Amino acid sequence: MGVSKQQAVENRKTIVAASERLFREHGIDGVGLSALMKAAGFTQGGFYNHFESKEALAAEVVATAMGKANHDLKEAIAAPIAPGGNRLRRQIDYYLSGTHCSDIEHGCAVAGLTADVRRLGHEAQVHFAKGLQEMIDTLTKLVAEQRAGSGDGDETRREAIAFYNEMVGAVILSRAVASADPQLGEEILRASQQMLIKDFALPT
Amino acid sequence: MGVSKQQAVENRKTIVAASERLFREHGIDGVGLSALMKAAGFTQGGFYNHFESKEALAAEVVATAMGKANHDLKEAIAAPIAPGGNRLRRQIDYYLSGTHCSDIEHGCAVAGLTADVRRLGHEAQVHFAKGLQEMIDTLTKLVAEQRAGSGDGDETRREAIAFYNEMVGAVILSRAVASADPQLGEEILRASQQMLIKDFALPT
DNA sequence: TGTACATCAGTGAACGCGCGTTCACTGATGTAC
DNA sequence: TGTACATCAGTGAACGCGCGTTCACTGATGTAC
Repeated sequence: MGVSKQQAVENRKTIVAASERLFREHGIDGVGLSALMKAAGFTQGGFYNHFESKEALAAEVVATAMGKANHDLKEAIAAPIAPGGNRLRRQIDYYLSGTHCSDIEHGCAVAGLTADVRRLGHEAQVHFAKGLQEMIDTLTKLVAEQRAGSGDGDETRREAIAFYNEMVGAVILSRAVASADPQLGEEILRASQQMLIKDFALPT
Repeated sequence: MGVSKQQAVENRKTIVAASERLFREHGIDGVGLSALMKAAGFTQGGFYNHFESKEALAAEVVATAMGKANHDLKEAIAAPIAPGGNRLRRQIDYYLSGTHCSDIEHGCAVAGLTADVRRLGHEAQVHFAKGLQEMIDTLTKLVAEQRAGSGDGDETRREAIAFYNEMVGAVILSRAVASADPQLGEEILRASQQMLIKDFALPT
């Protein structure tokens, strides 16, 4: 059709973004290339102008999603807090909210992709692991700020990882039962929210 | 081929068991009926003598897996402990062990199926939610035993749910990075293990 | 107890379908002169 | 600046393949008499 180089780069980004949404919702095996391209506004044949294979697209989706997730997390943490507010508390409330949990397409990439990463190619797994490392580093700083000096670095990092394990587990378990037993889904989120508030001695 | 009714029932169980292994490993979309039947030792055509559809099989797999998981958990908890040992501690150590984490086919059904349940049919989701409720009830008793009287019932249940969220999250995250960054995978497990031991004031 | 027949788990080939991938073609963009 | 040509993103049809499902057939099991 004839398209400028700049436009082609834009189109590629559109495909990656559409793919991320659909992969999260249906899994990588649950959506075909024709559906991906259609969601991005193109026909199936053009796919291989941009990517070597579906697996290569998946790797790029994971890399992009983790990059964005890390960026968003840093921005959310850096945002000014209301007087008397608490950054860690704000992050917990957001992450364990029904809104975040039900919006799989736009929510946290880690919670949305974790379970599928195991079945993707090596490149995608490496991107995911790197992204997760960065996320843990950021969360360690957030926890350190909360602990304000008490406890050594190793202990703080451990705390950050355990904190993240709990939040991700809560969101995944909650999502798994959200349709069949919404009350249990909500209870799962509230339980971790309250426990984390208690564990970190946050203002209630 | 002509097979006794008793044998047919056995064969059906074999198919369900083989399917559970393969579903956990590859996801329901990642394995076809011919592979499932072959793994059970049969040819593809006989499938529909036992199940109405692949979705119906998935529902039965979830129900069976959750039933077995609940049974195993109750048995593990009831097992006698060594002098000076602790039931909760034993459960944590087992669940967050590298052995349990790397053996997806035989490990905890919840950690193995959770992420896929969202994309299964309604019946499978209901079985999963019921199974999870039962599991939470059992864990609540285990936590209550540990707390020995302190704290009310609601608080104990909340604690049990949060405890489970953390363990499941740790296993799923650890598995996601196990191949690309095994060191991080191990660190994730140990972080939650140490934090849970600390939170529950368990003997070290 | 023996015989004749119905049942139905299992076989293996076939069905239409959508998958990931390939390909010849198009035409505006970008480049060389 | 204008013209001729190469590039390459996008189209749409086609490829082989494995999917979930169907079906005619088989023969030992189970049942009726």
